[in-house]
Amino acid sequence: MEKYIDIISAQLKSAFEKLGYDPQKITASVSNRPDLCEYQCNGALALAKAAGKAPLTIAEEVAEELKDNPWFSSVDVVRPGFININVSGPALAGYVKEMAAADKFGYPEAETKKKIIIDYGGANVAKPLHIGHLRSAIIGESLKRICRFAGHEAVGDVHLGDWGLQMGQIIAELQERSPELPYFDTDFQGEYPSDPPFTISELEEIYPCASGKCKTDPVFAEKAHQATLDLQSGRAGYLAIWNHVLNVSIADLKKNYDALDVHFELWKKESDAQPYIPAMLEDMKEQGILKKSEGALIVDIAEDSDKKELPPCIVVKSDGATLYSTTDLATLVERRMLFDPDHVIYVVDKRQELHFIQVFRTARKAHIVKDDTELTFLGFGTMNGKDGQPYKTRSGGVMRLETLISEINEAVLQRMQENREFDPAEAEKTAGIIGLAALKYGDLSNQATKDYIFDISRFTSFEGNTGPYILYTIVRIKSILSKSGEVHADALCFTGEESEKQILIMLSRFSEVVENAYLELAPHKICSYIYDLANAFNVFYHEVRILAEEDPVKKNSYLSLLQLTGRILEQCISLLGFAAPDRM
RNA sequence: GUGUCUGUAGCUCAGCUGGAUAGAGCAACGGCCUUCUAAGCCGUGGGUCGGGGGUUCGAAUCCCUUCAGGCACGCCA
Repeated sequence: MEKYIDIISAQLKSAFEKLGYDPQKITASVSNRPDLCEYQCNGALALAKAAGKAPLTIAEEVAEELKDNPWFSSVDVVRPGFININVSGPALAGYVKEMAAADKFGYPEAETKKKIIIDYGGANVAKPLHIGHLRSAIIGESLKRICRFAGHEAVGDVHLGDWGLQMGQIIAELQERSPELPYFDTDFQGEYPSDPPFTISELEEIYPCASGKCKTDPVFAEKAHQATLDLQSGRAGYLAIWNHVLNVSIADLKKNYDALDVHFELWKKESDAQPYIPAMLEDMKEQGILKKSEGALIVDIAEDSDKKELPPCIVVKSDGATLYSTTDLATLVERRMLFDPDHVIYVVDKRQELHFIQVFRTARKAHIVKDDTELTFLGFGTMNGKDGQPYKTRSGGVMRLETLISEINEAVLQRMQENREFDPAEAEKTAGIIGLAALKYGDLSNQATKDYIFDISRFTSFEGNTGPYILYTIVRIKSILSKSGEVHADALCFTGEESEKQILIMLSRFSEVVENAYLELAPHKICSYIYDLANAFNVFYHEVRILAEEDPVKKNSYLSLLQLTGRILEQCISLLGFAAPDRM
């Protein structure tokens, strides 16, 4: 279906064109003065100079031309040359009715179906997920869903950090604790045990312990370095430990991500990219873009347009080892081979921007990606506490994700029980659903790139612009529909209520908003849309008795309007990555 | 130091591809539950859009400058 805003714009364009004006820049936009009109057009003002006419005159000509247009109920001209438009209720209702029957509410099919890889999550093995992992997971998951809805093939890749010094540290620490294990016996010939020599909680204790030791104990640090090298050169026992670490960690990560309703199609790891490195470096050398500098191999990435000379991308350190950039480049090689993506989106802390500029430029220069492959760095800001400093627990530590989630759920549960009585099992389940909505909406309603203040008490207060407000609206709709009997979607018509019209206008904007959220990779636009839609619905709900309506035509129309509003709201929250309960 | 992002109501944030009186939520104050879930609805107060210049018929929005804060700046990830 054509977007409603485009239909309205097309009416204006053709009116301008008929009168001999250049219609190119003519568009309708949602009015910023809702007290005056529903849509506005500023085209007359922009055209006045070129046309050599007063904007008011042009606007009046256009208004005259549009007088009997069936899409509009009124077209007025105001002061300097604004064209103020109210849309026809019946025409609008007709459009919305069509949406209800259409696939994806009439969202236009993508012209070309792109293959998109979204790299998000940012998890490392052997480390529990903490608050710092939250935004990437939430934003990435939402973007993936938005891209899919927009008609593209999007896959999420968690891209685990599993190959750095951290592995060596764990191996070294394990050896100190349990030197008798076969993994450390270089003469060991048999099969290594299939059961891991540690549990996830042990692992989560081993790693920080080892990492701490590395800083204070140079002998241990050396051992860890050696273990890293041995692992990377394929020592069997170490590979076996690495495998255990992976398995134990991944099982735990999956559990945690499941709790967030975040899912990855790909569980790729840094180590998976390693095999691609030698050929990639060879190829870069042949292309003549590798340079020796201070003992390291670098790629110059400076461009004339840079305001500041950017540091080069180091691909091989002076000690011969590869590093983060190398792995990221090799991952692009791997992705091209396995998936041939048109677009790769990285949802990463914005502090890594420079690194990604280096990687992207190097990837282009070395032709690691096709020229038309889009590479996007979507840097997100820090989650701060009320003091504006990075969020910490009361004791000053980094809060684990599990702890955060259970704290939120606890607060939700309390709030629910203040309200009414719940069956304990249902209460717990519902609290989980609401808590997740509070958490995700609280995050996604902010612009991704900005830092934001994370305040549990605000997010769980549930008043105003929050996830629970949206859920509450959906639950109200569900509640009415469960009492109403069958709903006929084609009964939708315009009955003349002002609050009804506001809902219709909001519904008609669905495709426009979602498309915009996709193009700008901006989930927060969907948040503000559903907040407005929920608001419009709640006003209507308050003004109009739906179930008690005696005129069957009106009642059936209301019910179908309700149903569509509910469907759209649920579609949108699913794009954001959460769901609504049946009751709350 | 250089680059970059941010600065909008007491607080948290929208708006920023230029448009009419700068919008929400929270907090404050005042109304609305015999009637579809009051986690709701309606209303009141609250702003030099950090400051200063410029471009424009028109600037929170674009340009310059300045102040304040965050972040990044070759062998960590």
